[in-house]
Amino acid sequence: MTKLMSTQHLSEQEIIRREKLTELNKLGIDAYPAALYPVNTNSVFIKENYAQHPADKGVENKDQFTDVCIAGRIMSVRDMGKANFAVLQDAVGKIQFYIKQDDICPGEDKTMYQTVWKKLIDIGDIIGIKGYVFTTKTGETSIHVSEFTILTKSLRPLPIVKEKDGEAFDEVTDPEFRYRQRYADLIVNPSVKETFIKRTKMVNAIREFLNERGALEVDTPVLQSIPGGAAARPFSTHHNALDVPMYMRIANELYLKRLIVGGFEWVYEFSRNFRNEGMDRTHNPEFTVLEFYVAYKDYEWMMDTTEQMLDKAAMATNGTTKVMVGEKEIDFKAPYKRITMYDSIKEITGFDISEMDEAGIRHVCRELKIHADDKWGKGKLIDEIFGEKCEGTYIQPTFITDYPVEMSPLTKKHRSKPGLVERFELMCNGKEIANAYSELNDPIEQRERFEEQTKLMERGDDEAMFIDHDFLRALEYGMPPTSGIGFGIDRIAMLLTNQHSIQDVLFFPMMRPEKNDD
RNA sequence: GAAUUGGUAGCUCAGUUGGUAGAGCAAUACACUUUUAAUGUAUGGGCCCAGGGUUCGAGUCCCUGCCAGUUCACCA
Repeated sequence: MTKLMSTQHLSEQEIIRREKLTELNKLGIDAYPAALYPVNTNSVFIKENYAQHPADKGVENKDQFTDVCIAGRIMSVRDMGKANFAVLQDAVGKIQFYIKQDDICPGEDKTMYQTVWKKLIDIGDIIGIKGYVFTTKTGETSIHVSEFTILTKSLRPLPIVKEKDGEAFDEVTDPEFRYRQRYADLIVNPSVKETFIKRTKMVNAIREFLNERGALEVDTPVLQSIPGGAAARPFSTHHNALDVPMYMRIANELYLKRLIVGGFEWVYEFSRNFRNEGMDRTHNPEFTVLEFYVAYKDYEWMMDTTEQMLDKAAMATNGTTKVMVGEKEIDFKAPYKRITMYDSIKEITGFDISEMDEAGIRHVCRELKIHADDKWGKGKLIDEIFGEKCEGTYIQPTFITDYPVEMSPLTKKHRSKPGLVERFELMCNGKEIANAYSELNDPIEQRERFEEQTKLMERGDDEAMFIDHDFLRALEYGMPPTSGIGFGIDRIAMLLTNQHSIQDVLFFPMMRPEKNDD
């Protein structure tokens, strides 16, 4: 009954493929075999190495690749009657293969060619082929097949993308299809795979950079009872056995600092953070931040380290520090420009607000036609001016330093500039990609700053932070002078892979669940 | 949350002032033993996102909803 019902929803092509599967079974062929398939090379290796050999076109080179065995998905077939050309796609690329009736079926029985290959195999099926490499008349390195094996029958037709000279035709571009069915997107759009490979290269380079310098990669809790270390709305959940509310982490900062208290000098974590907020081109509810904390350092040292790390990450990802982002060329070569927030505002708006009080800054907001909410304190006003007028103008990587104390409850006061903290953000392509401090380690002052946050909360600021008493207890034992930083890994990946949307650097971006009629 | 664009065959898309759906690719059948967006001939394939409304008649016009994209708001 259920099978009958579900069959009614199948398209003509899906029904035909199921029938082919039945036919294969009747011939005694298992379309989902269990045995290992002895792959001994891959498409790219063959093409790169065979091409170096000056073989005559249309002639086989008897010296090398005489016995290859590869596996992959059939992406296209050109049927010439008793001989076919087809394209196989494996993990690294594509290669053409040539399959001829009298080679597959040397005897009288032509079933394997005429029935199995020509009738029962489809584009999208995964097969293994054995044979030798040759160059066709038109000069394309190909595999002359002597034997093929069905490894997996595909029951759902793939979106067909044709290509010629690197240009794709009828490319699948529908974002909903691509994000919901990333597996199909990856099969059909090779550039998608490239993006994710680059992302991993970038992450590996960063990890290597940190490990080389003696940093320790650690794991800290994702489920937290106090969602600390940032100001954001958390996802809440509940622990049944303990019968307590729990939250998905919005940041891991306070845990990493506890480890610095514990005596580690340099810890880092690629932290998946969760924030229950809006989604757009640059925000996904779960996203990745690299945070690291280093004892006995300050934010000046951190700027040096940051630019070296990103220089290396860019090199490892693209082989150069320069990257095209849309129309703009961005160069990650160290060092980067450094400018204080007050100087930036002065440079861009002409207003010197460094000596002003809250009323003066509100006046500047009016002059600049920036909305200034009554609930906001001085720090938030300054941040608003910077965000509205300055942030977007920094295309090349630029350190903005020395933030107002009100916006930075976890940051050490500036060594020489009253009202400011030792903090920087790294701007790139008009967006923040990293945020760093000389960490506040005075437990009494930290308690006071938390209390100021509580007042802001009472004043109506719903972004203010919760107090974490255990974290204060840790600070009371003594945390050495420490510099810490957080990098928006997804955003850096977007820059280094020239992707416009965060969804294009996440395999499975958040989507509203599909309605299921079953 | 607001504005805006879109949802038609497995895929990419057409669809005139409203008259019950078209193309290319894919599929099926046939031909072709070096093609490459192969080619040629023929055939099948649609709850036009969903629900209301206007109308003799709606893929098309109106309303509501669903899903997605973009921009804005929100998001240290």
